[in-house]
Amino acid sequence: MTNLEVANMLNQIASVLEIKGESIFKIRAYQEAATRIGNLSEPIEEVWRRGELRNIPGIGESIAAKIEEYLLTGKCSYLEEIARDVPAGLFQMLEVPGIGPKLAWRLYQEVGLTSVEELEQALHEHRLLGLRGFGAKMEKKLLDGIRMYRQMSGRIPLYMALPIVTRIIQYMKRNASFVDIAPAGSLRRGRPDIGDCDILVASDDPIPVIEAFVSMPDVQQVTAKGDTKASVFTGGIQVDLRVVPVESWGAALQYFTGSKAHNIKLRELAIKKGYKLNEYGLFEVATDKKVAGRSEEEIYAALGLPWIPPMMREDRGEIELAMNGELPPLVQMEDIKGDFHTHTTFSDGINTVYEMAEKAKAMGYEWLVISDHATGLGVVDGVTPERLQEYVDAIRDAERKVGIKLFVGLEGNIMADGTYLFDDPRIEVPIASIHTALGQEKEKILDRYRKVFGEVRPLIVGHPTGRLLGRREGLKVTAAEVLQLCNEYGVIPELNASPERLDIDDVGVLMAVTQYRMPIAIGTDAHDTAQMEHLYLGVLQAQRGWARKEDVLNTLSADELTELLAKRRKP
DNA sequence: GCCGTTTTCGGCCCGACTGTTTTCAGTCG
Repeated sequence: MTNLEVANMLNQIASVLEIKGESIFKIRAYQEAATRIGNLSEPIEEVWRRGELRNIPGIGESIAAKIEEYLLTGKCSYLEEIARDVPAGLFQMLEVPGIGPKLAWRLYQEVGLTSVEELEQALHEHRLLGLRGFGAKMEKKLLDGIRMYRQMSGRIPLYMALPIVTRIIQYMKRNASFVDIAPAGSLRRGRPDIGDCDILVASDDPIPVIEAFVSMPDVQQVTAKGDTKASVFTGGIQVDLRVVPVESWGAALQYFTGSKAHNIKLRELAIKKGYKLNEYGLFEVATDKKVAGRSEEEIYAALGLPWIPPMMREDRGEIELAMNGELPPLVQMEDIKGDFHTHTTFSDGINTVYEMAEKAKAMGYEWLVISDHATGLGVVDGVTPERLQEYVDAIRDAERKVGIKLFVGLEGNIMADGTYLFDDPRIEVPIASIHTALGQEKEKILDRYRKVFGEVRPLIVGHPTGRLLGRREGLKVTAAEVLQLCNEYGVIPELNASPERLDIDDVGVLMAVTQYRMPIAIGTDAHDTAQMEHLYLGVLQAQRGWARKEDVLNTLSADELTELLAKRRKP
């Protein structure tokens, strides 16, 4: 049972309780527990086996018992009982913007609606008009909401959201006047997937700014428009814009960056210290006097904390760490000296070894690992043992010509039966990856990893969980399970920085560096020179997992990496 | 349901926007 499954179970309880109008605090308790478990840096089963469930903040007697039952039996009788009289379609209705738990429950109780489709039909037939608090505007709002619900279909990847927001910011700079503008929200925190985009503007004259925003071309729908904030639907995504007074810029940036859980913790801390924190500043409760607000640093400092990097603001214990003065100095893009995973024309890459080396040099790297696919992958014409010397020679040749250290890597295939294609003493950086038989059962997959880790001792395991963001769930293994094997056999997990993978994820990184104290290797898996620039996505995820410079092997100099590889090859 | 450098009971983050039930509840982030 994975942490995510347990967290989902608790979130489901929260949703049912919400629909039934239970106490908001009870609901929040379940949500809080779910968040904590989703962010846990070790498998929840381990914690449970040690009898330490109750040590997790937010988990008390009742929730601990439900987790234990779920781990033992795979179900939760409490959830089954309370969900019995709630049609499954109501949870879908909650996804429609404008429909919350109260309305969903009323629509079911008073009209008998049990799905988004039934709701749509009822709206078209104007059957809801007589209901208390239900006018023509509400009808339109919900029909719009259903259209958006169909278009949204989940979250979009960070690298796709970035250009949308950049374009909007450029448009705003040309068409409105203000003091400052910046992205906030999950975008600023570097989340790999974005639900909606938050943009913050500093101005003491908000109305024209809001007007410019809602009248942008490409706006499909204005979902909210007030004096200081507005929301629009554009490019298949919701974009929220908030205008704040210049003197509140820091407080607003902090508030609008989130995460929600981080902000709640921060406001609780403020209350304990006799303050009130909102998007306008930090205020002394007794006098209502503003004590901070111009910059984020000012606010954190007034609360007795160092500034916390946005990538860490997920309520994974970073506030406690900051209170103790133990915030880790996060790895930075400037620390990166090379890329562990690149492909060339020797397999399915677009550019030659020489061109990739030139790109690495242009990016200011000291070294680059060329790691083409080995043979054994049906769809790709990989490097064969017969061609290996030609491959090595080409790499050495480019190394001389470009004047940058190149390492000979090879991305070998872990076949369906756990054989490995292929290793050779000339390969300095063997990367073992699963590309085929992805649908195997968990134990089978783990056996394949175990066999190759034990027999071949690859340096790195490539894209360990096989996930493709928004497209494919991945292998039936969790990062936690692969990391456990990595720890056992001394294999380094890759943080694959390809925008569609980001595998291992941020929680996996957190687990690797805080629990196992093992380093990670960032590889872009670039199939052309442009994709090598995705390395920053890997650094963002590493930062989200609290990785320091010394946790990331990409920060080694060419000499240090050479030394590490030499040690490794000794018997 | 959880939790306690004020509390084992009584709190639990904060504000904007919307529609409509003219004083506020529901939704959202």
